[in-house]
Amino acid sequence: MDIAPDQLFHLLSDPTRLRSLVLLATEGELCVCELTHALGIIQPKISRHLALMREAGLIQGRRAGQWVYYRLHPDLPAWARAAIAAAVQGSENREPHVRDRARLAAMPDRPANRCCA
Amino acid sequence: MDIAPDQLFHLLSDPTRLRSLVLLATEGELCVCELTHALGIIQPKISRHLALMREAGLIQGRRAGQWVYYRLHPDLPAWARAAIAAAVQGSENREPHVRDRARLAAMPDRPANRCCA
DNA sequence: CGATAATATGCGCTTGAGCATATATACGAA
DNA sequence: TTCGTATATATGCTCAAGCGCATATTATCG
Repeated sequence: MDIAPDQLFHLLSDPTRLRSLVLLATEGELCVCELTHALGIIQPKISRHLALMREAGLIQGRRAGQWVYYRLHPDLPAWARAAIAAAVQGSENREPHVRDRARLAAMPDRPANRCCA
Repeated sequence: MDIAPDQLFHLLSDPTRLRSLVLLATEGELCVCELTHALGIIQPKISRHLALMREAGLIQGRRAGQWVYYRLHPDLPAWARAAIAAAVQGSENREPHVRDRARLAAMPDRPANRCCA
């Protein structure tokens, strides 16, 4: 996993990717349908951006039956984690991130993923 | 100065801007001709990217006679400074940043700016 | 076998990088 | 003061990258 700073920042520069990544960083692990619901964005768009981040080694996908769960890649270098932490901090009290978190928390029928990891 | 995270990361995603900003962050203050020399990039290109960062409130220009000196904007929020620090750390031992620093240090006839601030 | 979820792909369109060029401003010498 | 030089900024243009949507395909579970 040797991502260049330019590339990381380019991935963080798109609202859809940033919103997804901030949620992943704070929630730990989420499936695509949860992200789709939380962001209010159609599935193909979410999938495309997740694929970009996965191919760059930013996130990792884990298939569990019907769903694929994404999380931050465990082998990210320290500076990349620091940059992501800064992104989380900068998004804390800002729209649309606040709304994203609220919608995720209010999502009905969330796959009970956290209980069987 | 209320820059959105997306915007900051977009500014950091271009190699010319990132290289300039990393140098500014480590050197404190540099004029356009020093950046042009250190990066080996033509002046209009440097100027355009500096203007973009200045308009976004990322950096600040100070005119001193013939030269304009740029530095990080003093009012940047903490999360933005953290992101920039991460960028510096991630660029530390990576090309072309190493070469940039070397060329800046070897630049002849540098305007003696640091002695009269 | 039907329904749901994820991925892949093709296409239009916007954004923005890069270059060439023109203009403005400031300094120094005559 | 005035001219010449050097530096910075502004603008018009072309071209490539990539976002967004529609659609098709694949895979999984009940």
